[in-house]
Amino acid sequence: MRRIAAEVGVQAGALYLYTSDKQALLFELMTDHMSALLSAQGALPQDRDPRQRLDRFARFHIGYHLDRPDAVFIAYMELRNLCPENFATIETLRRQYENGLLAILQAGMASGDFTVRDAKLTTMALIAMLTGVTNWYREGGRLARSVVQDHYAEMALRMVRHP
Amino acid sequence: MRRIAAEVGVQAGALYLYTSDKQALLFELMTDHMSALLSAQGALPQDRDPRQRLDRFARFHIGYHLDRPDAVFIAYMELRNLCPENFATIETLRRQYENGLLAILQAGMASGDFTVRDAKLTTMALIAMLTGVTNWYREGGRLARSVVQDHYAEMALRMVRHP
DNA sequence: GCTTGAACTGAACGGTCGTTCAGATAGAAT
DNA sequence: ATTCTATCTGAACGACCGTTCAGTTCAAGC
Repeated sequence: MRRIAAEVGVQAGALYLYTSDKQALLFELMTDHMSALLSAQGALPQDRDPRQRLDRFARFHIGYHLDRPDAVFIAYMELRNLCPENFATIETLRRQYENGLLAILQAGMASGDFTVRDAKLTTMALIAMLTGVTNWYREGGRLARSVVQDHYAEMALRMVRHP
Repeated sequence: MRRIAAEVGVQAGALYLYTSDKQALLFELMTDHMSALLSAQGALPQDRDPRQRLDRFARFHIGYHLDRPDAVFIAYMELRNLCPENFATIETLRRQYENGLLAILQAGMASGDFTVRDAKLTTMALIAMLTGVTNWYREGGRLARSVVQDHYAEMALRMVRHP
């Protein structure tokens, strides 16, 4: 709290005019992040072609997370510091986001574009793979961001296509 | 430290007969984990067929990590609490492990079994995907461990095969 | 029986933490 | 000019942290 206050240019006590306690502040940060993520996901164009939807989602997920390294770091590293009720709430939001990807996979299975053994499992695998980019990507590194997005989108598509 | 001591059944001060300080204890935990992981990886059978090697690696990685949830948790969540030199050492061990997978992909590319745009990128994607299992898998859940291993191994293979 | 040495305790140290609160400050409203 | 209100300070609180250390315990070796 003292460090956050210093960053804002204020004494620690002043923060309590804006939050009831530290837990509430963390929860609000994570809620805001997840809500913004869901909102951005909802604003994605709804293509007809499931392959194009998956391609778009992969690029979106990587780009959105690379743009917000701090929020992503908090969202993953501070999960364990949420009290059980707050944790459950955040988990629900995460589930909602995952369901967006799940719907894409199910649409692809229905249309015959995708062949997936277990849609839920594939959802988890895809999200873990895509989110993993934030652990190693560095601006100005060997691969430009759009190249990374290209390759990951292709790997995502390979994962769901006929072998 | 007091909590660790209590778990062992000892006063906190007694721990300092076995470790110089908390940082050294954490570093030793992580070093032990990574060394054991590398050793187990080195003991994997060296199949001829790159596809079989990748299949085996995927199952191994999932199984090994699911067997050691505490070590995996520490290895990922406490990375930020290592001092720079210790962090660099652990990163080197991680790199070694990743290189084992990278070698499989390169062998597959050389033999024509795999078609991969960027082997290093695919390595990172595969490891993130496989490690992600530890975030949601629960013993006694919907899918048995071996089924999860089956599906992930198949997804891994799809990712590296011709489209 | 005495000595040695390793293992451990229990108390203390300086420090940081989240949080509270009486009082200062200052701009807006009357 | 006075009052009100929102904002913030600075000091304090109890609690917990990693770490140290003088002193206790006790089994092994002579």
